[in-house]
Amino acid sequence: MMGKRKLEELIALEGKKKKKKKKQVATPRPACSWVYFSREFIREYSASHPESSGLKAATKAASDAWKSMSLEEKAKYTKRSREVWDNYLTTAPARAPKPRKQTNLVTRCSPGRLFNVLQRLTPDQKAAVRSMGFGSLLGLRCRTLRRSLCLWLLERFNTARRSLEICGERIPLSPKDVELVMGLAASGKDVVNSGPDDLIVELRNSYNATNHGISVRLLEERLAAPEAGEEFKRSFILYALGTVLCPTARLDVSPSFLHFLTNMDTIHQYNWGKFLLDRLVREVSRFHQGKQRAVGGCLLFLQLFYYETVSVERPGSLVPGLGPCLSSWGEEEITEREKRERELGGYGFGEVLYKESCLGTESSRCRAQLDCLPSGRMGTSSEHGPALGHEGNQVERDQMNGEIIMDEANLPIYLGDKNVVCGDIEVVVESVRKACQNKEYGCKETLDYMKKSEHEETCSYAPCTCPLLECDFVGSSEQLSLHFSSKHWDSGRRFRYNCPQAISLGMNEPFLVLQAEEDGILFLLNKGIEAIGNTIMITCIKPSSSKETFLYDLVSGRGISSLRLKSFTQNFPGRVEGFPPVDFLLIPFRFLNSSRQLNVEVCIWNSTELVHPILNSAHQKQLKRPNRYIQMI
DNA sequence: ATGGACTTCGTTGACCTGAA
DNA sequence: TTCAGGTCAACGAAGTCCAT
Repeated sequence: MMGKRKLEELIALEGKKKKKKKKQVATPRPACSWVYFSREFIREYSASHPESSGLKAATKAASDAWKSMSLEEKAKYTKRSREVWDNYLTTAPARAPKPRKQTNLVTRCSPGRLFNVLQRLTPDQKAAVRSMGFGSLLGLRCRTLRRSLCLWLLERFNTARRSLEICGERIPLSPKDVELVMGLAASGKDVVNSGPDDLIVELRNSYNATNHGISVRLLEERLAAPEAGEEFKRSFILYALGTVLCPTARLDVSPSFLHFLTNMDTIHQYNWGKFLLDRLVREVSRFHQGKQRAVGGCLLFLQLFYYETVSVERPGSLVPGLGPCLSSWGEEEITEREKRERELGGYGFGEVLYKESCLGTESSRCRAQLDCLPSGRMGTSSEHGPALGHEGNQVERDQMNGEIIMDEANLPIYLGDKNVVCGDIEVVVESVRKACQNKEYGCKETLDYMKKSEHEETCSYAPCTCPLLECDFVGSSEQLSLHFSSKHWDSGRRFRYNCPQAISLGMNEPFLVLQAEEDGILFLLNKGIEAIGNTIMITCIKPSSSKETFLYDLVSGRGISSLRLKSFTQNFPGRVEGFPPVDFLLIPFRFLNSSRQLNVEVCIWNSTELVHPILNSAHQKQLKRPNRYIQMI
C-alpha cells in the first residue's frame, strides 16, 4: 500500500497521473446515467470529505443525491448515457458470452432505498402506514445490508427445517421471529399473491405493470405526493415489499402482489410474518438449488435476527436491547457490531442467546442443539467458536476434568482427563441411558445415548401439532386424534375409508381437516393458489418419519370434463406450510362453481391391497415423483 | 521485504440471457 | 413473446495474493 501511495505522490509531482494498469477489455460496456453521475459525485465527495474512507459512504451519499434529483436534473446524465449506448450498439461488435462471474451476494433488498422514502413521508402518510400495521418500518435505521454476513447466513440457512445452523446450534425461524424483528404481525389471514388476472387488470394498468413489473421509480414518484389515502397505502406496501420485505432478483416489484392489495382496508388483517418467512425460504431455497444467483426475500430480517440472537458482547457487557429490533440497529450500531465480529475472528463466534424473551421462538426448548456432539459437527473448524467438540482442539480437551454432566439439551458432556480423545467420549456416553425425548407424548423407551438419537428419528410418538390456526395443542398423532375429535369435532369432516365423499372448499379455506371414522387418523385436504388455478393435495398428520401411507383419489368435475389425481399421502406432523414436494392436482379457476367454491370428490383407502388392482408397480413408482401435475380427463 | 496487480465494498440502470 | 434473473459499467481505499 505504501508503495502505491509513494508512487502516486511521485506521479503527482511529475504533474501527470498515470492510470493504474487494468485488465484489457475489448470494448467495455457503456455506463448508465447513474454511473456518469456517481463518477462526478464521488470524485467531488472524496475531495471534500477526506476523512471518509472507502466507497460505502460516498456511494451512499451519491445514491441519496441521485434520488433527490428531478428528472430534469438527471436529464444531463441520461442524455449522455443514451448517446454512448446508441453509438455502442451500432458500432461495437457483438460480445462473446462470458462465463458467469462468481461474485458476492446479489440482492435487491435495499433498506436504504426505503429509508429515504420514509424520511419524506408526511404525518398523515405515517399515520396511514401505522393504520396498516406497518408502523414499525417507520423506525427503520439500517440503511445498508452487510452482504458478507448475509451470504454467511444464507450458507447456513436450512430451508427444509427453516432454521439457521450457526454457532453450533440449530436456531429455528418462525413468523413470530419476523414479528419481533420487523414488527409485522405474525397472525391473521394468509397472504395470497395469486388469483385470476382479470381481478387486478385495472391495478396493473394504473401502475403501468405490463411485462416488466412495477417500477420502483414510479412508486417513488407516487409516494412523493402528499396524498395519504388508498392509493398511497397501496404504493407504500408495494414499495416496502419490493425494496425490503419481499424483493425478487429484479429491481421492479412483482405485479402478483396486487392480488392482495385490491382491498386496502384489510391489510392489517394479514399474517405478514408468515408471508415474509415463506418468501424468504422460497428464495433461499432457489438460491441453494442454483436456480438463481440473486437472493430475494427479506435479508434485512436475516441480518438483524442474527444480531439479536447471537451475542458477541464481552462477559458482563450489555446485550442489544429488546423491543423493536428494527429500530435498535442503525448504521453506527451495525458498524460497531461488525467490528466486534472481526475481533472475534469472524461470524459465528458469538453465543446464542437462550433468553425466553429474546425472540419469538417460544423458549429454549425450541433452540435445538445440533446432533453433532460428541463425534460430529457442522461446517469447518474456522466457522465456529470454541464451544463445539473437535478432535484437534487442545483448548477444549484442556477444559475436561473428569466428570459427566448433562447439559440443557440432555446431551452428555464428558469432562475427562486432559488427554482424553473423542473415542473415549463415545465409550463413556454409551453407558448413559436416557428416556426418549417423546416421553411426555407417551413413549416409554429408555436408550443408550448413541441409540437414543437413532430411535428418536423414527419414534412413532414424535409430536404433531393441531392444524387449526387458533389451537396450539401438541401431542403424538394418537393423542392429536383424540384431541381433535373431542375439542374440534365440529371443525373438520369425518369420513369412511374407501368411500368417495363430495367436499366443497370456500375461497378463504386453505385446508380442511378430514378424520377417519374407523381409526381417527387425521388428514388434511390442502388448497393452494397458483396463477391459473387452485392446487389441492392430501397429507396425513403423522410424524414425517412414519412409513405409513394411504392411497387417495381426488376428482374435480365441470360439465363433461373431469380432472383426477391418484396418489399416496405423505406425512407431515401438522399443518402444511409453503409448497411441499408432494403430488398435487391443479384445478383451473374455471372449475370453481358460481360461489367461487371448489368442489372435489375425495376418497382415501386404508387397504394397500386395493392399490394393486388400480396401479401397477410402474405407476406406483411414478406417483412417488413429487411436484407433478397429474391430470387425467 | 517489497512492489504491483487484483479484489472487495455499495449503488443504479440498461441491456443481455434463457426459461417457459 | 413474455418475464424474471444476471451482468457490468464507475468511483477510492484498503486488503489480499503472488512474484521477485
